[in-house]
Amino acid sequence: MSKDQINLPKTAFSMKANLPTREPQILELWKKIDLYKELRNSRINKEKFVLHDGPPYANGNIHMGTALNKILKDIIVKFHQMDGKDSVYVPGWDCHGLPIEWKIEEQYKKNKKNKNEVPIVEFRKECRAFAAKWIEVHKEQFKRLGVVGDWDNYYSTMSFDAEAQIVRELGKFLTEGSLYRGFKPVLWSTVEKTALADAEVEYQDHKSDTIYVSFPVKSSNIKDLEQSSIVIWTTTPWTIPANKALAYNESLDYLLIEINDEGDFKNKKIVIAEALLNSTIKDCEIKNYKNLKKFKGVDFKDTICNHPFINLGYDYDIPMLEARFVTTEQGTGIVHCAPSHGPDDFNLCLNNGIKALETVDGDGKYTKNVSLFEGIHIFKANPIVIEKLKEQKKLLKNGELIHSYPHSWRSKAPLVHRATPQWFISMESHKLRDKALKAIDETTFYPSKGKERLRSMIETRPDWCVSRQRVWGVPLPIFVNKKNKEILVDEEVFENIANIYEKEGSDCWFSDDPQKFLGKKYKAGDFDKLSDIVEVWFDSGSTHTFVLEKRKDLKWPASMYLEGSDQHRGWFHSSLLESCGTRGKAPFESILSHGFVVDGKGFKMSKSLGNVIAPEDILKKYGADILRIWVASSNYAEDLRIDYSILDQHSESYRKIRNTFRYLLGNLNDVFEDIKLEGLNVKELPELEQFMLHKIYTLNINFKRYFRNYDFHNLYKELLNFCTVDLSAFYFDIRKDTLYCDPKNSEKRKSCIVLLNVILNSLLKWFAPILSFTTEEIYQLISKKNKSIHLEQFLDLPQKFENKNLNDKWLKLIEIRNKCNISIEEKRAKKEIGSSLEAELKINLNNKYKEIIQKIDFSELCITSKAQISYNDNEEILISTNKASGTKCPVCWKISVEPCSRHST
RNA sequence: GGGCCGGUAGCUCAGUUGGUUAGAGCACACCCUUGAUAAGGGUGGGGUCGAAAGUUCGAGUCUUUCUCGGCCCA
Repeated sequence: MSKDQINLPKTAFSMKANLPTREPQILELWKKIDLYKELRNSRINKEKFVLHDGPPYANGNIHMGTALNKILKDIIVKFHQMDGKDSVYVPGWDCHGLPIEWKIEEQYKKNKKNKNEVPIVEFRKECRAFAAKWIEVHKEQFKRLGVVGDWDNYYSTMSFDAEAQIVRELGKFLTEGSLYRGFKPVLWSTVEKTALADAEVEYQDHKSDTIYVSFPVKSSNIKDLEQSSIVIWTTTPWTIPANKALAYNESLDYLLIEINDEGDFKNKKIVIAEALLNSTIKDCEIKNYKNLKKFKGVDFKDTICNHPFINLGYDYDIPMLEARFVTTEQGTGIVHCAPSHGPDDFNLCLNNGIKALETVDGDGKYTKNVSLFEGIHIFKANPIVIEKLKEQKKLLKNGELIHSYPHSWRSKAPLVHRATPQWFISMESHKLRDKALKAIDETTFYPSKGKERLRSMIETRPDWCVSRQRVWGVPLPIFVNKKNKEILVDEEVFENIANIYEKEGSDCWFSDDPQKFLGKKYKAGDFDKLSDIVEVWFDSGSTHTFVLEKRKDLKWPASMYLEGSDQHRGWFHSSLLESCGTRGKAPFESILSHGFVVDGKGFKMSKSLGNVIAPEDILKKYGADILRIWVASSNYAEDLRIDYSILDQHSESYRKIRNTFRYLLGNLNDVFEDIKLEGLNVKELPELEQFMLHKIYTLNINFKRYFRNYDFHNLYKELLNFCTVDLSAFYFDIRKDTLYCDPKNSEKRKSCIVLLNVILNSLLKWFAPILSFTTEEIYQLISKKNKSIHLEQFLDLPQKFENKNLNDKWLKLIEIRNKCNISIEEKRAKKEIGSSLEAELKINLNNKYKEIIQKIDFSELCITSKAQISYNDNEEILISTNKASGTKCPVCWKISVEPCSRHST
């Protein structure tokens, strides 16, 4: 028997995907046809969907988190585009900030160059070049993932127009009066010589010196306290010279005890909290002591102490102040306060009229405000302080403690709190908090739990500190009057500065004559020009102004912001505040947040665990479409697990999908006909085809519902199940006989071909946003209608495809079919038959099935050679299988006693 | 340490307002096919729903505690 007589599938679409080499070729195609431009041209004057890109930091290769983020964005952008909207995507980068500064400094260190000797402008140029370099690297890496966007016209926070607009935005806050100067200790790195943003701090174990120090009481309302000492415990001995106060908790009980041990404290009286007596006498190795008196913390009121270094010139009063932050977790129940070196200390002292001084300079050395210690580095000061305390007989005990302590995320160096002047945006003065909370209410969150997360942060956050003492950023456009110390607020000046930046960038702030920025209205000599820069969250928080508002192809507010869930504290947060402060509304209509990429066991990826997977490795081994399947099939509302076994499985699913397409293409011989769905006469088709149309119709409804809710993992699952369950194992399997063995002009075969066309068309479009490369590969093979699958629109399926009654009927038929399969399998297990075509079925059904079984050929449904139906009154479904008798038709392989009705020659 | 979120078959996910024996696909095992063939079909095994206690006639679903993980904050 020659195979020429049957219609076997034939297609140029290979079974092997070979994505790692094929995908770059498709990228070339997209470049050649200028896909992004075509996409825009195809949707002129259509409703816009704007997913505003949260800018990644232009530094280092992309990682799984970035890949996930970009692919998810791309999937959503493509969905809306295929839904008929003008779905615009403009990628951007965040460029200013410490990590890049640090990279340049690292290079300096290698070349034995000193940052302080390099002019700021030159240093900033290097930072700028560094960021520009990484933007180009990122761009190629993102494109490789299949992400389509306006790569040629990306935005960056360091572009001149961005820097100019950031100044204008700050000007708005200054003009309004909500931007004010405060003074506070900030976490400072003496290695990088800069303050660190919260996000740049990491907590690690650190070994600190601990000391128990006595502060002699100078005067008190409790008479017994005179001649005694207050004992404190601290892990930062170097802050003792900056001590200005002691803090107690008025609700605690305190004890006055007398020490009777030999040594510096023999017969001395000290005060500690009762709850901490045991731990303190143990730590300080106090063997013999007497309890003299117990009193309430509230009685400390108006007590004044002396500094332990009173005899060394530290002859100022140390007041005791009440503070709720004093607890009995550790120490002595009395806390030493250095307002220049701790936020709690600072706030407490501020409320009691004690100012913070600059006690430590940027390098970490004591300033002239600290006598005895000037010029000494604080990290070398502990032994000296301890020595002086011993010498002054004020040290009960010193030791060491390993505890969690803030470190710089870059240099891993321990950080200190250091008081510096800072600039703040008030949350209250102009009702910024209220505006932001209202804006959150008006925003849709995917998943919905994001709303509560953002709200709780906004509800409790302090004023926004927008100044940083660094170099690589937009300079704060602030002049301070030398005489009255007032801030210059003049919109003309801000606009002048912005215009200058627009032309030449913000570098000139550090090099050019201040008069240039002030214009003719003011004399440069009357003002001090600030050298602080704007914190980077203000930069990225302003992207909506210089991207969404400024570009004609975009709209304000954005349809969506989409980032990792950490950005509730980051970009979502800063964008919301910036926008509410200047425009009274959120810059987004919706927020989609996704979880973090973790390994197969749910642990975060880290070098030390060795569980890091780089996108690059996945692209090389599997290809971008597999990675895109991983994104689509994972539930982004939670953390997303990935490892090679997970990717292997998605890879298997991909092959199933690919082979589904291959079956379609093979049986269509790569000739696709765009069936006019409205014109299709459904009732003329065989019932099986009608049933499949109904399935396609309902799947399309579900598809749209899932997509509108951004519920991709359920969407993907449904598509995959359609391919495996409904097509491969059912429709395709049944129709192989017709497709292969019926003449090409048979009505049944022609109907099936119509269906294959409709299915191919539907599947291509459903999958296009996810399998961007593979669907394009197929589209290029079969269609000349558009230059790319991505220029197509989702199909609008006519409601006449819907047929619930037929669906109910066929669900019953499938139930019978399943029972037939079990029966066939029994015979197969006994080795009586092999192929299902070797079987003939005897199907005995309850009479009630009579109606639906008419016209149904179960030998066709079950792919057997024969199926006899009989009916009874009692049983539901009874099946028996026998080996078919007769001879096998050489064409259709059906076994029959009579000659084959179709292929008898 | 605090706040928030999460833990359902080996994997990715469904499980409506608490209500029969907890589902799907993949993977796995066995069988068939060799006319989707480095494909395709069939059948089957597999879960004390993170753990414990409680509320209830009844808990994967509600409460508490614990545990593991993630994010944010200290």
